[in-house]
Amino acid sequence: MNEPTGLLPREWYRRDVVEVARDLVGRYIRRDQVVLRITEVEAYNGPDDSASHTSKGRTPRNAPMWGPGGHAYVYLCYGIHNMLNVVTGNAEGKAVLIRSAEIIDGEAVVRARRKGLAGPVLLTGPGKLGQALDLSTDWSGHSFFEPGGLEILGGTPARKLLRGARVGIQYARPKDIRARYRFADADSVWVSHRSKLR
DNA sequence: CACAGGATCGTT
DNA sequence: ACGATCCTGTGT
Repeated sequence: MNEPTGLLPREWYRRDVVEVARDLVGRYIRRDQVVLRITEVEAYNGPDDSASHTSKGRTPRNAPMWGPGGHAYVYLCYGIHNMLNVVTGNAEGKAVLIRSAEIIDGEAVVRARRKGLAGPVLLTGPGKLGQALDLSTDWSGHSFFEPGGLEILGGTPARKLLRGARVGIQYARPKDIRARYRFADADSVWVSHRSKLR
């Protein structure tokens, strides 16, 4: 049930981005004593997806996204928030944004990092997740299939998924704004903008 | 519950 | 100039 298993192998990440996104819900992220269970994600479907950072070509910032799956892409948003993405596929410019998670272990540490707040407000939203894990862009390019540092661990996938449009991409083309690339655990309250999902 | 506004900075 | 956001404050 709520049990993280071992690291996922590199091949696990080198599949279609939507497939990996759905499969990530219910898996675990660990950094030191903090263990989180992933409850909400978004797929960014490569250079042809106008909401994806790779739609504007290769830059030093998005370089990890152009590499093989199984690595982190961390970037700074609004000058404040460090967003965690999981690169997928085989150097296709695709990645999954981790939006929300549930605390499994290390709640005291997370609360300290999150201004002493409690409950789902701790971790529903990608900026909050970055705070909870104390991330910085130094983690961009980090490998998830080798032990140490920031790890993604296996576990039972979510029983049922909710699905909907992505958040905060109003600058994208209408077709990409509408795309239902956001996935969340139907059984969890640790999900942002839950009413917009079905 | 629904807004509005400020914080803050690397990338383009 | 702007953004894959968060928090606080105000009003209903």
